[in-house]
This record gives sequence, structure tokens and C-alpha cells, in this order.
Amino acid sequence: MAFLKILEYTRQIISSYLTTNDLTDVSFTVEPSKPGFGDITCNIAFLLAKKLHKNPQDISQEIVEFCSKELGSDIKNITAHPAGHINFELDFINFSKSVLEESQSPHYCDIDIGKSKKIIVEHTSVNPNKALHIGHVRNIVIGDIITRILKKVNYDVHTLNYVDDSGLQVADLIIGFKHCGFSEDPPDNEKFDHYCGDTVYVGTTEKYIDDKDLESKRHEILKAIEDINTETSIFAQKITRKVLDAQLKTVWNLGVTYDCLNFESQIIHSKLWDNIFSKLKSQNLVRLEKSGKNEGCWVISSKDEDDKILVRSNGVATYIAKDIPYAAWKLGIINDPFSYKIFTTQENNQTLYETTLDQRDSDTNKLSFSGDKVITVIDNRQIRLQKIITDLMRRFTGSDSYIHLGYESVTLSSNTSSILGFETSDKSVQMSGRKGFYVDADLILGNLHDKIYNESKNRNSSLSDSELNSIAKSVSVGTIRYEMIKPDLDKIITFDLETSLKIEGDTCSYIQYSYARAMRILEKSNNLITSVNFSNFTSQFEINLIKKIAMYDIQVSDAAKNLSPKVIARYCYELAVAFSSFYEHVMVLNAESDELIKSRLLLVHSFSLTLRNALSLLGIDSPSRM
RNA sequence: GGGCUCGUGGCUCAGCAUGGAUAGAGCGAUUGGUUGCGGACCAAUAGGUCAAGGGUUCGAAUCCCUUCGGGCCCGCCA
Repeated sequence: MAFLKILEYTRQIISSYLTTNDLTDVSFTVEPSKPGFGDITCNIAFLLAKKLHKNPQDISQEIVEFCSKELGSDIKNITAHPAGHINFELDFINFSKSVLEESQSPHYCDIDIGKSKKIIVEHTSVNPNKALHIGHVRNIVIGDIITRILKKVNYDVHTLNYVDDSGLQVADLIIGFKHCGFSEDPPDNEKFDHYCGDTVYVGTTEKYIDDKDLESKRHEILKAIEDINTETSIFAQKITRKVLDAQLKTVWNLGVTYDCLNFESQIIHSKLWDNIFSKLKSQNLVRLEKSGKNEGCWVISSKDEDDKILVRSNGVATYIAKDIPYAAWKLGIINDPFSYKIFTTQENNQTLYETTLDQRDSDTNKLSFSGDKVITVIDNRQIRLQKIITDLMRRFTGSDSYIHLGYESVTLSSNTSSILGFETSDKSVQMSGRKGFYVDADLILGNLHDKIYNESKNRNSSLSDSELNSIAKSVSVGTIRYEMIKPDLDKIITFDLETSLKIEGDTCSYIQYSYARAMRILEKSNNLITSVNFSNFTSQFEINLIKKIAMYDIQVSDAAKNLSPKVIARYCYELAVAFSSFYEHVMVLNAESDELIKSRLLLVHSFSLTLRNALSLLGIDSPSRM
């Protein structure tokens, strides 16, 4: 019985006291205690003290007396702390038995919160004109981990990547190729996304400063891109698809996959906007301004904000007008104009589909990528626009079905900034793709890979080159993922090239290292784990480790309910700390008796399975050697 | 000007949703640890008016208000 069930059981004991005394409308908490205060604690006495105008201590005494008679086999003792808390002490033999047995299952702590409900997660959504930088990686990793966590709690999750293949940034590339003389073939087989971003995009942007004609060409080209089947739009498709292919290599390298790619050009061609616009008009959610500065525009109002223009006075829809139909499509509020064809099969054998407007292209029976609930991962700079969309979707569906999962940006430390050739007096600086000022994702992954390869080689003389490469990949990808997910979503990450290479302390490699140590113990043991005496776990180190293993379900539930990936990251770290301490202080293979060896091996096995399970939620591998 | 957000040891951050007991980690500093299953480790010491002030409360790092400081957003651009 992992922790959630025990908490629920404890809650019922308290509730039975409340019903017996006609006090049913109190919402109290039951949670794991801080060290030194039993195993489980309840705050009911404080709440009743307020309500009944009595001393919390007296109330807790009374509750303890009542509940002492109700304790089953899992709770050994219940005490009233002088401060007013009610503390429960577990029967540790029963507890370790159920925790260690349950944790042997690959479905350990699979909780059914989602009830198989369909949910859409959209993330990445990087313009296909440049390589991914470390800021994009934060988005991708958040989206991917949310996907994994929601699957764990039994949502039917579908992941989308929105490809904005018709914006100004794409027009800039076209101008670069068609009017600035950039070759379509990158020099020295440079990766195409790097070439487009660093050379063509940055170079073209610089040319705008001197050449004003070029500036005016941008909008002609933009319009041509949006038209279907023009020479320009066909060329733009070719270029953006090549960039996208290169970007996807980086994404897959990070262990991230999708279910479907949505192309903005097709959303435009599909006339989804006309569809949603008439819906907006018929429900009076937009209005045509008759006078004032926005005369002739269709605007949308929201409280505390200025009116937002959806359609300009010349009849052309604005940027946000592209997001609204897409959001509505994701929620299935409008008829799906798309067919779906196979884009490719990804490394994990997952099929990646893409939208198509040509029904003959369809590879399948009609698929659907809409859901009852939609999570859109976009950074907090877009919060105003996302709020408008969230409000609109609430009006359409009558529920909070559209969720903008925002996060703060990744900035560069002044040190890193000066390495990239931009001196600054500020502590940190925003990246800029347009200026070519950013930390490239492939580069940082490569640096980490090399460092870890060498590190591992020094420690393991016997490992082959391919084994070392596989370890370096697991640890480098894990390290980036962990660093991107560890801080709260609303904390700015100041990225520093130097400190990003650290592999000691609260890092992914520390966690993976604890796994590798556990695996070495298990490898060396010849003992089949059979019957185990659960009263053997007496040291604080063993008890702490078992309790941590038991708390996995609380963390999964917390992470899923609050869409908070860092909860799992912290848990993995705490679990690894508990094991490292155990490892240092408690002998396993050299324990005093066979019986002890067996019990401890079972514990080590439970630990390794639980850590691997938790790390997999973070998309982090668990190598058994490193 | 308006809105959003962050502020916890020298540095980087947990804890805040749901107020409660002793504010926890990592890095850095100082010190100790392998006749033990991997030292990417363990253990210990120093270091905190939880930005400031006020309020609510029996009780505030946590809730509310004000101020200060940092960041972001606010186009008939995308």
C-alpha cells in the first residue's frame, strides 16, 4: 500500500470521528509528517479549534482517544502533539511489505486520474527558419514531460507540434535565398537549420538596414507564401520542410516525439478562420468598431485589457486570428477540415502524422487530434494573447478546457554572453534569433556529450566505444532535461555554458549514478529474491528509503494535478539521496546474514525500479553503468 | 502610464496551492571519511531580521494591502 492509500485510510478514520460528532463540513489535510513527528500528520484540531472555540490540544486529545479504537493493521500508534497536530505512526513491518511488493510492478503508482479522457498537449511550435536554442529546449522538455506524466495517470494524450510555416520569419528566408544571393546548399554540410538561422536569416535581417526596397518585398512575399500553389509558396514549403526535418533531429535526439504536425499554412488555406469568425459574430463575441481609433476593425474586448483587433479595417485578419481557429480545432469545436497522412515513424516506433488538405493523401481512416482538454505550452511573454484565447474557449465550451501552460524564458549569463561575443553589464541577457545571439541546442548537447564520454572513459577502462557513447547520450540528454525542469516554471533560467557542464551535487548524473550503483549490487548478487522477512529493516537509512519509495504516488498525483514537472524532478533527487545515504551506511552483499542480504537486495531492487520509473516520466534514461 | 511576474544564507534554488511543530537542499568555504557493494559519493561545521513596512490570525516565508528592487508584456507586425 503506497502512501496515497494510507493517507486516504487515515482520512477516513478522522472523518468517522467528524460524522459521529456531526461535524461534516470541515476540510482538513492529511499528509506525510516532517521528520521527527511520526509518519502522517493531520491538522484537524486547529480547524475545529477555530470552529468550536476550544483549545486545539484538548480537541486533538479527544480525537486521539476516539481514533485509537479504529486503528487497523497499518497504523500502529496515534498521538496528540502538544502543539495540536495529530500524528500517526505506521506499522512499519506491514508497511514495508506492501510497499516493496507493490513496487516490483511496472505499473507501480499508475493512478487513474484521467479516466482515459482525451487530452491534447501542444508544445515546441518553433518557427521553421532556424535551429533550436536552449530556450526552445525548455518548452520542448516541459511539454514532453507533461505528456508523460498525464499518460502515467491514465489520460489519453496526443501531442502536437504547430509549425508556423507562413510567417514573416519564413519570408525573410525566401528573401535571403531569392534576393540576397544565399545558396540553397549550406557549406561543409552544415545542418540546414543552423545554416538558415545563422547565415541566411541573420544575414538577411542585416541587409534590411541598408536596403529599404528589400523591406517592402517582405510583405509581398508574405502574401505570396499564404497563397496556395504560387511558385513562392511552393518554394517556401520546400525550405521550411527542410528546416523542420533538421529541427526534428534535435528534438528526437532529446527523446521527444509527437503524434501530429500541424502546418499553419494549411490552417490558413482550410478557411477555418472564416468558420470561427462567423461563429464569433453570431455569438456576439466580437464587434465592428464604428468610430474611434479602431474604426472599421473587428475587435474583441476583455476586462482589464485594451480591445484587441482581430480583423483590420482592410479586412485582413491579424496574428491572433490564426491562433483562435487552431485552438478551436484542438478542442473539436469546429468541423475538422483535415486529413492525416504519415509523416514518418519515429525512433520509438511512434507514427508521426501531418495534416493535409488533400483527402487523397490520407493514409488512414479519419483520425482525430482534438480533445476534451487542451494544454498549450507557450512561454509567458504570450500570456496576454493566451488569456484572450482561454477566455474565448471558455465561452465556447462552458468549461476550463483550454489551458495555457506558461513558463519563464531562458536568458544567458553575462559570462556566456561575452563568450558569444556580446559584452554586457547586465547580469543576464535575452537571446535573439534575429541577431544570431543564442545558445544552440545541438552545440550544448554536443559539449555535454563529449565531457561525459571522457568522464565515463576515465572511470571505466573496460567499456567499449559504443557503450561509452550510449552512456554519454543518456547522461547528457538527461542533464539538459533535468536542468530545464528542475526550477519552477515561473522562474527565469539564467543559462551559463560553464555551469551547465557541472555533474556533481543536485544534477541528473548524481541521480543516474545512484541507479548505476544499485544495479551493480544487483548484478553481483546471485541470490534470487524469494521470501523476505520484513522485520529486518531497522536502520534509519532503510526506513527512509522505503518511505521515499512509498511516496512516489503522492508525487505523481501532485505533478499531474498541478501540471508541475519539477515535482517529479525533486522526487528523483530525494530518492537518489535516500539511496546514496543507505548505500554508504548499510552493507548489502556483505551483510551479516543471508536473510539480511535477501531483504536488502529486495529493497535495492525496489529502489532501482522506482527510480527508473520516475526518471522515465522525465524522459531520462537509467544506464546501469556510467 | 497600464497589466503580469519574481525577490528565501556569498551564489543557484525547494518550501507558498491547502497558514501550524525545528525554514530545507545544491554550489562555494572549512573539516573528516575507502583492511567495505563504484569517491559523479558520504558525514560534519560555519552561513538566514524568508526584500521592507503594515494588516488578518491564537499562529504568517505561506493569505491581503502598500512601498522598493529585478524581469516580461502592452502595434490595423508576426
